[in-house]
Amino acid sequence: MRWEPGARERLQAAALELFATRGFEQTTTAEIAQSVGLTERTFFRHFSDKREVLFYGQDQFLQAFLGGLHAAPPNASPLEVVACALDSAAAFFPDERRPYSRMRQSVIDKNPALQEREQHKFAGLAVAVAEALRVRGVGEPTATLAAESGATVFGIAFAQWIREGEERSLADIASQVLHELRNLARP
Amino acid sequence: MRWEPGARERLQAAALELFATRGFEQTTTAEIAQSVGLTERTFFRHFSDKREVLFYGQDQFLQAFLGGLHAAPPNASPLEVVACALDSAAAFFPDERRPYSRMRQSVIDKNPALQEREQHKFAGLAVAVAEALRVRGVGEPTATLAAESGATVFGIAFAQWIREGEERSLADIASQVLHELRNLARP
DNA sequence: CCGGTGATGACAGTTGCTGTCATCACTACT
DNA sequence: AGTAGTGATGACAGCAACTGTCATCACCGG
Repeated sequence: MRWEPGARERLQAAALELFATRGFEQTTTAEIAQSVGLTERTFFRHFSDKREVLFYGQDQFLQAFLGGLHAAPPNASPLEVVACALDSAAAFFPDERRPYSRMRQSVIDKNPALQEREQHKFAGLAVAVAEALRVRGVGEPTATLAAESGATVFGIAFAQWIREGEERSLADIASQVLHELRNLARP
Repeated sequence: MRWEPGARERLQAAALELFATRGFEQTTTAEIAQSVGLTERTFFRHFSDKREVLFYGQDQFLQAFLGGLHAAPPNASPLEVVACALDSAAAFFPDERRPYSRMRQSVIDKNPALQEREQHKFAGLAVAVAEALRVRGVGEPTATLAAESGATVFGIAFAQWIREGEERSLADIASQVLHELRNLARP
């Protein structure tokens, strides 16, 4: 072979490594590429921009979310459907993945540009979930409301799951946060 | 005077104009600056980056949100507090502002980079509201949950307010959306 | 009249990102 | 075997976003 396979994965690993040590802005796309024996041009063939190297592959996560959604019973309320989606999504983050997620998140938390991208991905997730709910017959604005609430619950649960010393599974935390959301509406 | 006053406002107006006609990416920061008789360097002295020219000044909006929050009765539930904040925020968008908001939003809706920035600002709003709720004695994750829900409700209401043919005031729409959120938790 | 201040211009430089063409292993078809 | 693709890459030029630095010049207070 002329080139090693798995260029994309090598670039992602190298990027995370460099971002964690030197910082995001202090790391050049050319450096990332060269650190795995590729050129900058090739980096941009795999990722649409510098930030995307940390977010590529989130489609699987979205599919998990949507998968749980389709598995929900037909007569379930919107929030119950979201609960199913949450369970399914949480399954994509087993405890083994916690250290990696922590490292990744610490990089994102240090850089506003990366936070923007993360929030954008979350917003995209909410849009997809809302569309799926509408297909199930949920009307507006309830569909969007339920979808965004689901994304919010997941976000809060994930942040807690990442915290140092946290031992519960993501699914457990998410279900508790969802319970808190229910309480919010009827004090 | 050597230079005309109000450089920042002139830049913002010119930028919106150009973005609306040529598109965001097809407009150069140098073009914006030159169109009001300034240089590119001066543009970046007023705005931290190209996108920010559309978002500068949102602090007032955030202050409105937080102001309504402080005006809420001391024994109000988190969601009632958020309702107050929503009312106060809606007051910053009187009906006269609808055409301008529509134009601005149409520019943002056409560009992912601008959507990212908008979502980032919303997230910042939610963080500030959550902090204010915590100061009021609301615990986690309820504070963040209520804050993000408030931001979501505002976002949905604003999108509806902007819609062609919509006649209701933003405050009216927001209160209806908030009512839908309450319904979500008890089917 | 004079020194400080503040908004600006001029200019060079870095970096993210794109367009374009060449290269070279591998594959499939003849 | 030969030959024509195909796909991932390198090489290189170029644009636009953004930054650092120094000079300029109206204005303001003493």
